Amino acid sequence: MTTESRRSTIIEVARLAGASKTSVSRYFGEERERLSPALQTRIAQAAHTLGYHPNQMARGLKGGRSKLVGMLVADIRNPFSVAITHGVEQACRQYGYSLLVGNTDNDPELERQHLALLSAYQVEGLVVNAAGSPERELDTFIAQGTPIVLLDREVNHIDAEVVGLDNHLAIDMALDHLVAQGYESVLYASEPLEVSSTRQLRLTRFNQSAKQRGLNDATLLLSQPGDAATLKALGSFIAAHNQQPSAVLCGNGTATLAVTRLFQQLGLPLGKVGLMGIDELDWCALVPPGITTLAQPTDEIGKTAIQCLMHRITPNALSMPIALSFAPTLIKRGSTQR
Amino acid sequence: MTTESRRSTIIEVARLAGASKTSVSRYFGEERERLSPALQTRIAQAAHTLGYHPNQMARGLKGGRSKLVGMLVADIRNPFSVAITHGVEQACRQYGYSLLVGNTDNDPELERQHLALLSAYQVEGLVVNAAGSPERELDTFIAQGTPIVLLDREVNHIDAEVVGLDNHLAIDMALDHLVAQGYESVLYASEPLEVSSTRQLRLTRFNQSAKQRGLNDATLLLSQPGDAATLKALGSFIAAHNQQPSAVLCGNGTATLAVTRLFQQLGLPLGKVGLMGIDELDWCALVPPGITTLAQPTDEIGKTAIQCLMHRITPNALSMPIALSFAPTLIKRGSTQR
DNA sequence: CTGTTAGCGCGTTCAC
DNA sequence: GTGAACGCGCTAACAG
Repeated sequence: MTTESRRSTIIEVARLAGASKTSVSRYFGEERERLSPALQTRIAQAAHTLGYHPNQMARGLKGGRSKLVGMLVADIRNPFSVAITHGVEQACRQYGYSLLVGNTDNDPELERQHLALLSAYQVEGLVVNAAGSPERELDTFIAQGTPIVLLDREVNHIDAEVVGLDNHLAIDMALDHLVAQGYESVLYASEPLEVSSTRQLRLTRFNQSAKQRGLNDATLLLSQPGDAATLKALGSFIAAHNQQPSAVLCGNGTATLAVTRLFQQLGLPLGKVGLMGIDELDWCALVPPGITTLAQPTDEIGKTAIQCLMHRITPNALSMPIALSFAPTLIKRGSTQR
Repeated sequence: MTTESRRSTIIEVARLAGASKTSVSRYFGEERERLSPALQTRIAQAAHTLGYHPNQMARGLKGGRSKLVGMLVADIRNPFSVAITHGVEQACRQYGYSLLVGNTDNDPELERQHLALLSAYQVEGLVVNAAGSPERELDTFIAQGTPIVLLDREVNHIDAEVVGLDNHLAIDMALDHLVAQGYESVLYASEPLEVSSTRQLRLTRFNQSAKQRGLNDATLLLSQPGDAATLKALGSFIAAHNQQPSAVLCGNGTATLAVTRLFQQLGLPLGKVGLMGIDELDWCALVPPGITTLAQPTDEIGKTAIQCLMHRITPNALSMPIALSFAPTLIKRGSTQR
């Protein structure tokens, strides 16, 4: 026979402590100070023996204070996204908020669904790493006064802070490094552009900067990473430029993974043919002679996003972070050593 | 000037549709059928033009139906955990639930905090990949009638289903493979044992099974993966057994990563010295000549955990999954080819 | 400093 | 089929 003991309520605590609901509420709210020490201990004891915890649902109902932050992640299986999420969650906890994460698998429809859910749970703020352009839905949040921060990717017509990597700087750093190492033609490998403003931004910058530096440049779109066409495209690029030292620059971690596989299939010698990627991954040091990367400060990005959000939630209490756009760190390895 | 339009309530919809609260409530609940077709369309329209979505907070308040499932993850940065979480989240959505994830970074204290939070949000069920032994907290949930499912790791004295890999089978499969490949002494590398029942289970089984097969066995505890002592321990093992073919078996993905690094530092030739790991990782195919692994069916594990949970939440509606313990898949690569 | 009184948005009886 | 009234657990006025 189980003791299906319901969770205890504020009333029971009040009764046991010989106090009123309000006092108990104050004790667990921001106004504990204003209670006499005696009352405080009585309430503390009562709450403890009853195993009482305030019901956040009920709390949220009254003041709209759900103490929940919503987050949309485009691809939770991407280690970069995980690292960011980790930072975001830590920061939330630090501010007394919990994080409701929705993974969209880069699917705009799923994204819409998640947004509806987050709205239903009355999240007080939203961190969005968008997969599509859910302008309508986001506008709804904005209209309700729910602040939004964009992570890594912009969304058309949505006027919100964008926190993430300084993409121009990143591309330039990469090219500078490749030039310094003596590569003369560079292929830029990217995942499909449509869903991500960042992918577009990086590619555009690549085209500009490569030309400025007098490099031969080309682009490889990884629409279906495993297919023969992609393999052939890479092969042709290498063949076409076999007079000059050439390299491949990968737009993100997933691209780096895909291209490294291609290199192995083609038997390309890492280093002789350069390889470099944006995003640092666990294994980049392990594939001989090591893959050169630009590491993003993921924790910092996550923390900044939340700081930004908290500033909008409680404007007076918290200041706006100074920088929203971060420099990567170059990690040199053998793959860019000719 | 912004239109700080509050989110609309059920009352407003009712008014606009010329109906009563109850009818609107029914429309969004399980009883849409019982409304006249005319009323249904009126409500649908009204709700649409107002952009109305039921407030889950308010909903949860009444019947305790928060439509929330809580999940505790020991280490969100472990790709294996991410893969499982992904499966869990998908399954939740499928059943109409949202997932509130808490990452504990293998810290029992953080774990306690998260549990309190999840309780405060009235989760209807709990999926726990435990870091410590939060028996007290979990018992509270059980006493309240909140079902719990354990993922990958057991918790002392907690009587709940455990969903995960068939650890005995996995170890035996690994050893069988190593024996078949002609290795005669095997070192088992594991992360610290205290926090995880699975780590203990696997090690124990390893010791038994290795002896049964007449292997020379030893253990390497990766307490501080980067330190000199660990490196030396591995070196000595290899040196001590340089008469016979020897191999290292890694207890999980993190261990595989750490040991692969050690191999490189020591300049050990993969294959000649065998290497094999539990958990399949993106890069295992990329480190020449490829690292042999046992892949876990992560999606299936996640889905099963939720199916199990849903069965406990609504016992009559859903059946219990048949198997809770899953076989891994052997992926042969060069690292176990002498 | 403390208690009293109203709701928050919704689901749920129970009547019509 | 439909609607009125009550209460979920809590916080926010407003007293005292």
